[in-house]
Amino acid sequence: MTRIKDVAREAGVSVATVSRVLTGGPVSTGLRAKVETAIRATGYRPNLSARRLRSQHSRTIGLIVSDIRNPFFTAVSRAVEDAAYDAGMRVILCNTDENPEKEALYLRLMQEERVTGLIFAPTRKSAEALSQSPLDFPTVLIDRAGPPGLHDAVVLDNAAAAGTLVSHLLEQGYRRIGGLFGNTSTTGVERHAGFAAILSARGLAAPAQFVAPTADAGEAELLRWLAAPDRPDAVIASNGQLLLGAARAVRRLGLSMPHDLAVAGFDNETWTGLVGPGLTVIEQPVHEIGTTAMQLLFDRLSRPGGPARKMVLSGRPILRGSTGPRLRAVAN
Amino acid sequence: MTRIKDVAREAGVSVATVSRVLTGGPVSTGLRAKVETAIRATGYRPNLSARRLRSQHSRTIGLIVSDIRNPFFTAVSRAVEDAAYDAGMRVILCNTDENPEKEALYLRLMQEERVTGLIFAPTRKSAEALSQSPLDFPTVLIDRAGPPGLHDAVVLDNAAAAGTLVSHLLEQGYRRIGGLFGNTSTTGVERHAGFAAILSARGLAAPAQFVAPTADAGEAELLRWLAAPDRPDAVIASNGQLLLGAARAVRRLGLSMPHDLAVAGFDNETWTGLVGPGLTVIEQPVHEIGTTAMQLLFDRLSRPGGPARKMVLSGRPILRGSTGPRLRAVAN
DNA sequence: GTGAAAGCGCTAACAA
DNA sequence: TTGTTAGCGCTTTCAC
Repeated sequence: MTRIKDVAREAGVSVATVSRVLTGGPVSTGLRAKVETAIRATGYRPNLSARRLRSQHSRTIGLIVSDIRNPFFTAVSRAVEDAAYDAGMRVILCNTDENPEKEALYLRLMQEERVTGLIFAPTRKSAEALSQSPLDFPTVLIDRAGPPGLHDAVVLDNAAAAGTLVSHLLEQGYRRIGGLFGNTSTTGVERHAGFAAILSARGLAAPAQFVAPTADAGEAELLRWLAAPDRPDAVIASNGQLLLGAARAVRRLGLSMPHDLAVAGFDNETWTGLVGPGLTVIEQPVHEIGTTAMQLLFDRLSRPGGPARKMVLSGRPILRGSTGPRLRAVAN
Repeated sequence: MTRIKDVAREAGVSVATVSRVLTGGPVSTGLRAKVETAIRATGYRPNLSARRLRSQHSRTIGLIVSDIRNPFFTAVSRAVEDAAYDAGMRVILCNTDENPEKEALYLRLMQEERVTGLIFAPTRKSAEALSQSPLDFPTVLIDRAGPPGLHDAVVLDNAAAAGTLVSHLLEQGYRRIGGLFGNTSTTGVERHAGFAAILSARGLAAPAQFVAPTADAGEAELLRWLAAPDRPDAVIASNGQLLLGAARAVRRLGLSMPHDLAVAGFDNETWTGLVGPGLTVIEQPVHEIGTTAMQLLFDRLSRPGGPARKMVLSGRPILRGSTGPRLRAVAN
């Protein structure tokens, strides 16, 4: 592999001059041309490890999410990566599967990579741990809240969004509204709060189940619930995976939406418009979440001392047939 | 940031001994304990850039795909990342958006990172270019074929899979079977070949459209086609995006599957079982594609000289209602 | 504007 | 088994 020294010899200049050409330093036009010719002739490519070691900055962003296969994180990560590459930075992506041990492992990796900054969707457990041992690089939390005031963050207005769905269901005539919430992140807690607040303000019960945020868990829980005496006539699923599980349960039982069960949820995934009469969802601004997180990170890098900033973005309700008006029961 | 030198001083040993503890070299139990204590006391984390520079291997895998938001690549990349982290390697992910310029850019990045190996899903254009300028690290192509015999590869048996779908449709009574194929990768070409082969063997026409591999393009093309005089009574979509577009077109026109149009496609995405009567698809072994690619890469690293190997994996047909038997038309 | 030389933090060769 | 030391490839003083 050709090194900077080879290019220097080829061009008849010092390695310092080659380095200056590479990094955009002050070089006379004549020498610059010579060096560029030599670079092409030798097929030289700078060694980024050496460059990082010497220059003492990695130009690397860490991105830790629970599972890239979750379309929410897929979209966010794509936005983060685009913004990073545009800024000449690279991204290290890690999947924790909501497993605190993996989180700890990958946080250690971030230190070893000497990342410039980190974008992190912590579980509830590690969100607490974040206040114990501060990280030695700027960190922006996404999707999930951390200890208040400690880190920059980009989150959805979860309570408001959940409240919007509940209000809509109430307007449509539903009164026995159940909620399925994820039990691993603060997101579920916040969405539950908004859900319960609206219902209790109306003097209605707010039956809720906290389950693992997977389609299987959501499907199983809803199947159980629909067979129980306290069966709801409408259900809210607090994320895309649970919503998928709910849709599967509805299909398995051969129910029709919204007559047998109204369904609403979070995350406007590609398929939500195609299932049954279309699923009512809260669309999250996934791209903005990613770009905003990068923006907060860059801001923090340029002004290290400022106060922690929390960006709260609004979800957009997309009303579809799954929450159509409730029909008065024909018999009884 | 604490360096290896600080740990050595703290432990009262040389930096070499600390390095040996870190890399699992031969160290007496007593000193090892001392060093480990010192590491904990100082909170030392090795600098990976320095380690890579010195040891001359990056322990890094490059992964270049068209778009991580495509669920096929999402799943493959998750498998690749898991396998890589298990092997103590890290992954650099790049999205080309099927744009040859980005491909060239990221291939350059791979050189600069001195990646240990590359897993690459090339466009048709760059697949050709691969034979011109060989890369200086082992490369495994996935999903799409490259120049024969040059690189290891993991691909689907595309022609057979497409043939399976066509045969199934024929058995179900359909005779005017159209195909929607992506126009940027060799995958579309191969699937078309399997599609056309079966139909022409039966003496039937094999009307095909090659379009951009996006849901929008698929939807637009199918809407146009269904309004045309040569309207098909069954359609095959050659990837998940085109299938999504087809499902949208069907919904927009208010058609019922399979009566108005039978639909089959590739990629068993989460939603395909939930739309209409369920969509018949070829499920790709996404996880195996990722792990197999990593395996080929590791094999290649340990035996650099061997012949190029191409792993051809089979898709699994999942038959659902969208390709139910064709009913004789009531009128006419 | 240019070159010589130091040194980023680490591993590996060699010596003891 | 342990320590000393060279040097990976680059950027960045510091002189000129």
